[in-house]
Amino acid sequence: MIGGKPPILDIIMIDRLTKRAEFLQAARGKRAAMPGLVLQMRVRSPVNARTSASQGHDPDPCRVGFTVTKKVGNAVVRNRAKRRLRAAAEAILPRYGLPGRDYVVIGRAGTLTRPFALLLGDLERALAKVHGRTHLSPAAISAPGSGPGSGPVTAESETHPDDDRRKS
RNA sequence: CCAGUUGGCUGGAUGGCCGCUCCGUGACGUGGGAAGUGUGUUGCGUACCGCGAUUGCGGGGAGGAAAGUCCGGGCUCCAUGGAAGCACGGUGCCGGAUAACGUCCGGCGGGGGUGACCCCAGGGACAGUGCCACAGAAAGCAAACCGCCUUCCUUGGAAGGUAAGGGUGAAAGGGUGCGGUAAGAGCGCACCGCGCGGCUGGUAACAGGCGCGGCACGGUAAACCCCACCGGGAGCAAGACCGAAUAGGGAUGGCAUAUGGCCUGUUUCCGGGCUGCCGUCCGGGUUGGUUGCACCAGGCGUCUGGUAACAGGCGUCGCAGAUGAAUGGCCAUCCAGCGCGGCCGGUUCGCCGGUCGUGGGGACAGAACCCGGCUUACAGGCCAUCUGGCGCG
RNA sequence: CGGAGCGUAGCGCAGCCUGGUAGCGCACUUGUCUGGGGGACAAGGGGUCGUCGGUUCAAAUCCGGCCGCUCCGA
Repeated sequence: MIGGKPPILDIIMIDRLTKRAEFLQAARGKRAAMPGLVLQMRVRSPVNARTSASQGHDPDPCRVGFTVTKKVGNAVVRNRAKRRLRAAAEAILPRYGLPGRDYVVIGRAGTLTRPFALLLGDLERALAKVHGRTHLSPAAISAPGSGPGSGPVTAESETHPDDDRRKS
């Protein structure tokens, strides 16, 4: 069905959440709280996925949004917290995110003061928690599932999860 | 050298890895497509014009307050015959600057400071009304509680005079001195204050003499108010355009017509409620998208006019455009500055400077249509200016 | 973005317009009534009036500037 793709689909397409309704729907899903952040996740239904990707290249992307409330601080503090969370998500989600999911990362007071390495660890463990099982490779999770875009993922990538991601 | 005053500038630097957005330009893909070309026809397709979760290169990318939203404008829509008035709101010494302002500049007056300098909503209280608690005898066309003085009379009181003294109060109806008096008093005089008139200087606010008055005219207008001037309302979420699904409106064509159709009380009986169906077109319109949207009261340099705010001439530059909201994330080194400890030097014994080690580490803060201001926040650093004090020559 | 309002005792509110004394209810403390509790009654304590300036003789009140909160419209 999606034959014209690049041969190795190792990177998951990542979209951004932009609508308030999408954030509200994600808030009803699973959540995991860590010292540096709070993660919410919602599994989109296939009907929504098909309509949202009408023009699209990837019919079922992984999407992420960021929220920092006014309680954390003023505008400078909130924006910096969002940038750190965005940088962390760009580092983690291509490896551990799942297609067809909406993630919302919520900043809290510790987001700014926490060392970046620990923040990455927080996001990793939060993803494992909302995925509901001990951490597996993304190929091993998405292959038996109904993920249409990641079907022909090579099975040998699970043994070396941190090899070169961008083999272009 | 120390302590201050005023004005202005600045708001960490360099490098590495990984990113975001906009503009330009090429490649690639894709759509249209002059010319050209093929053909019986559909076509192929250069220049060119679009589009892009693709990609290369080049360039731009937060602030002095971007903040608070307290004023003033531009711009947009709505309302509106003109003018004046009323109501409401705002402003309030004088002159100037400005598109305008509650802003700025220069003066004046008052207050503070040894001084440089700073602060002031700073019109009108004989247009009117109101208020001035408590205390106090008395608080608003003044007034006699104590006291002082005179007279009368039985040691104590009565009548009268008196605002110098006591006491109350935020404020007691000019102040100080001399004279004067029974004691006193603007009762008289000098100076100061106040009021009125006129003169001189100044565009004016106002200032300085002069003459007269003989003290009456307290405060409060950020109390009502009076006077002068200004103000139509809303705001880029303004406004314009495109516009899917669903629901509803209008026009029109066809079909169906009631013993019908749909919903409902679980079904029947028996009841209740609602009602034409399909197609086409039109207009409104929510999520959303495009636009408005970045070249203008513009920055910098210089000259001229002006005390200045500012204005004019010439030259030069192009300077953010995001929209769950970009302008960054991580790391290393360095430089200012800070704390602690050691050493050296100076000292007005408060401290200051230099150097070494170590710790920790960048202030306030993020454009949202755009400008001019105000206000508020801010680690520090730099430059200039003037004042006061001390020391030396 | 625009508009409106609020901040007073531990809590909920008056007082502000018209400036001089900060009050009400619940709660708290003490006492009495009761064998005790509850309850009633009586007495009492407790407030930088959000904050910083200004006007005034005098400010919770009037006028500005900040801080915090709530509501409304699109």
